[in-house]
Amino acid sequence: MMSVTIKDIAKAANVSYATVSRALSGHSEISDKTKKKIRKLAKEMGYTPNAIAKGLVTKNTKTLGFIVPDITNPFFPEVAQGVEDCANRNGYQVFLCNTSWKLEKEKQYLKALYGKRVDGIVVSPTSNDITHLVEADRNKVPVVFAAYRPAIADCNFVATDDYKSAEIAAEYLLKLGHRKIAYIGGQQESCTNKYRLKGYTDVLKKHDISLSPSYIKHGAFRQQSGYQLTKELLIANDVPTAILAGNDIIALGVIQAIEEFGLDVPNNISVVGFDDISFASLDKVQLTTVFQPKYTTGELCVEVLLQKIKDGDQNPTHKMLEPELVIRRTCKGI
Amino acid sequence: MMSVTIKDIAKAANVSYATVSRALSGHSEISDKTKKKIRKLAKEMGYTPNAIAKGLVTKNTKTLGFIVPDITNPFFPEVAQGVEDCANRNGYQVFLCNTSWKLEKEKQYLKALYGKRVDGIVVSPTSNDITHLVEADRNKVPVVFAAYRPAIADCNFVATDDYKSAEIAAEYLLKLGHRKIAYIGGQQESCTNKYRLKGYTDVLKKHDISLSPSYIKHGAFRQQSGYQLTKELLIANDVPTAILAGNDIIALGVIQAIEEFGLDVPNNISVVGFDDISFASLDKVQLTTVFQPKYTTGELCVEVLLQKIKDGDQNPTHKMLEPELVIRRTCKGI
DNA sequence: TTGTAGGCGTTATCAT
DNA sequence: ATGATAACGCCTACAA
Repeated sequence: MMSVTIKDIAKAANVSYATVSRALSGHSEISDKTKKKIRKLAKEMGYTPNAIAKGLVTKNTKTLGFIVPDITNPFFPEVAQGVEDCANRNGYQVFLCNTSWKLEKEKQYLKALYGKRVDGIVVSPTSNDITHLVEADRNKVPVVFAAYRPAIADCNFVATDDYKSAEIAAEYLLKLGHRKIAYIGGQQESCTNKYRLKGYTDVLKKHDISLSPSYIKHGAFRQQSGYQLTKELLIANDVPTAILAGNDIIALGVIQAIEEFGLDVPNNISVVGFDDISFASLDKVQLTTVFQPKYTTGELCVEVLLQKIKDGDQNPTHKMLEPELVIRRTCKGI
Repeated sequence: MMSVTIKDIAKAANVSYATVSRALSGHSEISDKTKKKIRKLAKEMGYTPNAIAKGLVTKNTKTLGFIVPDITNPFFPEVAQGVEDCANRNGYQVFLCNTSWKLEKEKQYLKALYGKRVDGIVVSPTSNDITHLVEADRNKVPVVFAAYRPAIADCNFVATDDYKSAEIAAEYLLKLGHRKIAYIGGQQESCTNKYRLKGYTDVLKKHDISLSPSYIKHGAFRQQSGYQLTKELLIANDVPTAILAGNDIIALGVIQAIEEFGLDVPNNISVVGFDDISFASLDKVQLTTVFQPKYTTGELCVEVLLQKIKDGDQNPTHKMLEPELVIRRTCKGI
């Protein structure tokens, strides 16, 4: 499996390999005749340019990295789609890396991605510990956070306003007459979770509703976690009339638990999620949720990244997207 | 953003850069003292080895490519998870590429992946035109097909027996008393589809059931397609009592269409899918389907690939996995 | 144990 | 228009 190089072609064409390089790249001036001849030859010989050798000298690889915490949550594939499409449109490719919510893997991937000298990195961080990412952005390669709003200011990010999302959801539940609203979150430390939690608590406070600590539970952004925590919640004394789930897949677990418990959604308990993953709109599911522009998030991240790459601009770019309440059939007034 | 190289470290440590290389790689023998000193220095200076330079000389990049047709279908993320985990365990990383069912993109990615000199490629092909993939396998880089059984023999693949899967599903429906069974497939040309279709038709033939051509429809492996085709099917005169869907997401669309049409699943029409994606087991969905070992498929693909990479074995490896009927609540006897 | 030097496949800068 | 040749950052004989 010896691959053919520019030198092989040069030999076959009886020219210097510099000429071959020129013929193939098309940058420098070269006679049309030899250009055609060489290109034809290259094709015949099955030549594929060695991008890594090229990258070594040009210092750019035309590839981006996208680090996600959970490829299994439909939220991320949709963002990834946006990342990829936008990258492709601009002649870039993307390295999709999945951390399975493991910080260690995130660090490994970051290192590996930089080792491969990707031109930029989009990342939905796994935890709130983002020092390695910030450090990389400052010294090595442009980084933009996707669907995540870092606590520190001088980072690039494009995110949907999580605080506002939670406000909208909580206000909606309140308007429906609910007063006993529980919150089943994902990872407690996660930024997304913090903003959503705060949006929720602030709204309740504003309406003078006391927060029962037993109504706030944290686990992971996973269906299983939502299921488990809801079971615990229901077994305890005071059953809420509504549950705000940390995201849609948690919501799916929440609903599962409620129904297994013998209660009905929405007749006994209303449920609202976040994200609006495609399965939320299934006839069978019809989950009321707060939409997040996933595809757009991915696209914008890449746009920001390419901008940074192009002009080396170090000033942080922030893009806040608007959430949107999608009312379906998992909520009911009381 | 000038990155620090082995030479910078050499200068700082006042040694030759070969020494630094040795200290860092750990292969050659070197005094413990200088090794420690240099490693410490490297860390302090924020050195990240340039994998592309390294790859240029070592001829291997410790990275694999995984080309999928639709990252948005939960089937593929699950396979990807297996691919990734197995790759990681063995010190490899994976480049996940999404073609959105576009042959052109598949070709581009293949070229790009090879350009980056990945050590091997796992691919779930987008269409039945796999000549470019086969050619690559023969001349450039080991390729193994995932969840796909090529028509030609000398390719590597790991797949679930699609023919058998369809047999199982059709037999089940038959046992339930169904005689009017429609098939709503994905891309007609796709190999997967062909095997499933054949399994279905063979079983019906075996039981002397005549096949109405209007009962066989093809589109894409997408929810929307299943929805659309089912609408067409139901509008036509002779409504079937059961529908075999090309895969689970098609099945979801099928169910949606049936219910919108005012009919009930499973009381009026039974539905069975393929794959057993995670959402199929949702309480609200409870889709009867034929399970495919997705994660295992991914793992095995990588194992096969690594084997090929290690010993350069050119003999094709075939692995057939066993499907399994998962009975839930979308089928009913008549 | 350490240093020197050649080479990996390109691009780019000189000459010619 | 084309040919030498020096990088790019790293590895690895071969020497010392």
